[in-house]
Amino acid sequence: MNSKLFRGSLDTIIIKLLSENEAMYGYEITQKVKEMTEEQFKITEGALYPALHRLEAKGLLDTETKHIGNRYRKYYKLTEKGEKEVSTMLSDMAQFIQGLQLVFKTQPIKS
Amino acid sequence: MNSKLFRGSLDTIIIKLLSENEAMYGYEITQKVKEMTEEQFKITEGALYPALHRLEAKGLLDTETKHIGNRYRKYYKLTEKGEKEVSTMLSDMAQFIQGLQLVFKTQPIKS
DNA sequence: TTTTTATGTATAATATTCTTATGTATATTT
DNA sequence: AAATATACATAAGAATATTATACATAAAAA
Repeated sequence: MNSKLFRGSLDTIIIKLLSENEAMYGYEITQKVKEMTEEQFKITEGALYPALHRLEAKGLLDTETKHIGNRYRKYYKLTEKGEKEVSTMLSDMAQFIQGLQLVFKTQPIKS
Repeated sequence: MNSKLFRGSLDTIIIKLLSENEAMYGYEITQKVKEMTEEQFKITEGALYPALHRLEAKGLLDTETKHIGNRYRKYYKLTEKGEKEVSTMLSDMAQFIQGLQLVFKTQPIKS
């Protein structure tokens, strides 16, 4: 897919996943999104890690590092502040999707 | 709406409108999109005009200037090359919208 | 009649975010 | 043994947006 379209949605995707999962690490997020979208959204590390760091710097995410054997994983979870912003971000996204549907008159998926 | 989400979709929106209308001028595009999306998408001039110029530079659009009284308007229309890219861009967009729906499980609009 | 709002195009400085490439390292599969 | 998957990270550069500014005419409102 043309990944240019994807621009601007990454933060909201991360926040959405973390609102449904207690804690996730970066690589897990990329795999989960790939799986959910049937291979359509492929998040690159160059986009993901800076995004996670930005969200952390904004105070929306906290981290916890865990050692698995000789390696480490950095788990991210929503802060209280992050939790509070979830509903706004999701309704902005819902509006955005609806706007795109209005412009492009796509057939919605069956729910 | 959070206009950050909007990033990346502008070119495709312009191309879509021009595929349905023989020729349009910049201001007309902003108004049409605002109307179609029930005020949700507000394209700023600072985003629009550079985008139109880029698409022209890429050979996807041609322009025609018309004088209306003491003023001028610059009409944009798809080139042959532009016409050829419409279907790809629209199917990329359809996939993108579907991907967003899969991640966010939004309620579709009634068609 | 003066002021505000709408119509209309354009650019420049700055900010943001993405792509692409690179780096490092362990674990697992072939 | 080599290739692939897992895992995090950053830097240079590209692309595109925001915000402000500029100029100008037309129409509507005060």
